[in-house]
Amino acid sequence: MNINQLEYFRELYIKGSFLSASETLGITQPALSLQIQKLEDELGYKLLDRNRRPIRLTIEGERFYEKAVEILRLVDELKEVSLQISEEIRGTLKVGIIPTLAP
Amino acid sequence: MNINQLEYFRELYIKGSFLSASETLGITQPALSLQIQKLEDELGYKLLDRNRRPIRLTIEGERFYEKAVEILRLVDELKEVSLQISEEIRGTLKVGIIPTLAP
DNA sequence: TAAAAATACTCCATAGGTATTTTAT
DNA sequence: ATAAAATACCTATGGAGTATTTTTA
Repeated sequence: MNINQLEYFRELYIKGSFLSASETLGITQPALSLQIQKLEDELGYKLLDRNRRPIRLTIEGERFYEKAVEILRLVDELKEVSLQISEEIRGTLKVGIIPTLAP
Repeated sequence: MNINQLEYFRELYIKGSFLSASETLGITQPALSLQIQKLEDELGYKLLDRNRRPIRLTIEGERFYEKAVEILRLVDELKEVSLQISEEIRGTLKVGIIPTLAP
């Protein structure tokens, strides 16, 4: 299981179709299909009912989705914090350099 | 950034040394060193101060660690839930099969 | 100088792409 | 019949290993 797979699954949930989800994710439909399959294999159960179209989440898929979304929210937070930190560092670096240039 | 890297970083935090962390993680010291470097590269700042031994987290590293641990807690929860689900499914499968065997 | 971490390289696993087949409306 | 998902195959990136070279207490 990895963060990408969780993001893929979230997008698939939102769009309700492999094709349209793959487009917004910037990958191909087969790539998305494979990643979801690998995730299901690892979990040991199906996230989606593929016998109906449009695709529907299984009950297990719904339970999985709730948790996945929580994780992705935190991951997004972490990335946001990291961006702020790296900007702070750039800022202090600049401040630190200017005085040494004065003389 | 991926879940493995977060787990690696958490273990490194706990152990305070690349070598001992790599041992409990079941990977080699260079592999751990590389993954932490890649993580730092992606983040754009250093998680560790390597000029002192034993290794010390930077202030930024401390901030990152707090968030990382939260994420890993949720990921562990998700894995736990998934294990329960797959066991439930095995259970209901067994129950579903037994009656068909009766005749 | 003796430990721990970084670097250099090699190899293999896997994520993703294209082409094609299968399936559900 | 047609649109969407699955499968097959190929390629390239990256994660991990071994061997070796810096480091810093």
